Amino acid sequence: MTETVITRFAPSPTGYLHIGGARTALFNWLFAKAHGGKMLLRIEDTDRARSTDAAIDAILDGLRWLELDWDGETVHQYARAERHREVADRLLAEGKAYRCYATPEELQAMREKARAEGGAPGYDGTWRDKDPSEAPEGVAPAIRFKAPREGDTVIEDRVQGRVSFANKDLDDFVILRSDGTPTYMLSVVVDDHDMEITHVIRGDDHLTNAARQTQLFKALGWDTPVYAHVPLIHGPDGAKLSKRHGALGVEAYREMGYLPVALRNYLVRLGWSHGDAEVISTEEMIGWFNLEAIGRSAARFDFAKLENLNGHYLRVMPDAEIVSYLKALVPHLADADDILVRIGADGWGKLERAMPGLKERAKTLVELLDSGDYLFARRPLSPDEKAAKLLDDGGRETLAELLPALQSVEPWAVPSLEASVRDFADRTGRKLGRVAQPLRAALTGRSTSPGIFDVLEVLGREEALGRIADQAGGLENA
RNA sequence: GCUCCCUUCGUCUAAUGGUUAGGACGCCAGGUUUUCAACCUGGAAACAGGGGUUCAAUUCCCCUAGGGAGUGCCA
Repeated sequence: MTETVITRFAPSPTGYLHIGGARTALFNWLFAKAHGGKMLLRIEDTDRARSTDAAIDAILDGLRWLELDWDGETVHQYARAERHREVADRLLAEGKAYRCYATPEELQAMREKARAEGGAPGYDGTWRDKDPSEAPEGVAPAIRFKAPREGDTVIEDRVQGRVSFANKDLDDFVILRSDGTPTYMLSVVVDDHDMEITHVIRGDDHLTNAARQTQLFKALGWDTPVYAHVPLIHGPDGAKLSKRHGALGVEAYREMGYLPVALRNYLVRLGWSHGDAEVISTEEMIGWFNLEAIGRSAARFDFAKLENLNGHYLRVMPDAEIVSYLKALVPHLADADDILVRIGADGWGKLERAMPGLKERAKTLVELLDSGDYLFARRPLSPDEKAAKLLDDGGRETLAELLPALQSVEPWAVPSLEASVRDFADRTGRKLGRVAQPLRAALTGRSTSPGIFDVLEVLGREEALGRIADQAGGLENA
């Protein structure tokens, strides 16, 4: 029997797609791909008050940016409320659920009492066995699931192992609110069943829920999916990193200039490993991914490692592809308009030509944009502090001497440019660095840049000679 | 409070009942070098603590400490 694997990513649209959610999506995606199955997407919007369309857009946008595609139509859980109510009614009819008329105040008091006494669950089951005739007038009841009180509920989790909960510690949870809307607990079970989900891979903050959901599955006579609860991701300081604690959304990582492929690689190694493999291509990930190799302890987010990986992927990525990522990124930056104006119509081409030298040095796309900025500078350049010092410390004189030699270089290409500059340094008894640095300052306005001969070539004869002349000032005739 | 989960270098992790406990990022030193990166070489750096079990525990069991999650008519 070959069972098709169907996973799902089921975010609640109360905020952006945070990094933990992104990893959960990645794991679900990888697992589905690894087994030739499908990953479905379900928006868990049963909380009408907190769900927003903006959040849904942000989540879909984040997934697309991460290049994680899903199968079929996106399921909006709230649209299935009627079906959920139907199941609740069935439970009610079968005596597996009951109407609860407790007021919020009473519930609050129960919780306090339970906590004070220790051990007992939240809801005390007051209405579990009361006769319907005792129902107060004009009060709309909530429907609670009649949870088993004896025995244990066991979850055979593929990551956490066998986890057992005593049923006496799990209370009768609400499945239908007093306004008739289904709660998450009911909806997930019904939807996972109806969508034929075979594997539920999610954060381990859902581990206790898995016990409650298992009880529901049993009551309904349905098979439970395979569960895999992955540990959460913490911030660099060990603090929590979740929707409730101000974590960054994936769009923040995009804006910081990270590549989707790098983020995926970083994320997959957070909690999962394949021997000593660190740089893992998407194909390899799909081939190697398994639930067994997911660790059980929480991981901290480390920007330094992400940066390193990002730098790696930048270095091996074809220049044109990097440029297309840059084009896609710029609109998302705060100063998008300024940047676009500065780059201009012919700027992207210049960037691509300069890319071999630029990408070697950059860790992020944002850095790339900054280090390539010299390409778009207008003459005369205003050198930064370090560059100005290079020019002031004899740099201008050197450039004035060098200028004539460069003017006669033919063709204007790296080999002949390099030969000319090296020859000049030899002739005048200067170390190459003493010539290259002032040249760098004049051409880029900075003390660091790609290889100086590349810079000369990419800038073109006219622009390069102009920039040098600008700094040499009137000295060439002195 | 109660329930459940976790604990190997600073960080992510590998491995094993007997190893010099491995790799990666970061860090330090050196090399290369036109700057900065990249790259190469070397280095410092970990089995939370205490009890057991065993000829032998980082590895198996228990306890403690620390961390996390849940404990809603949120998801």
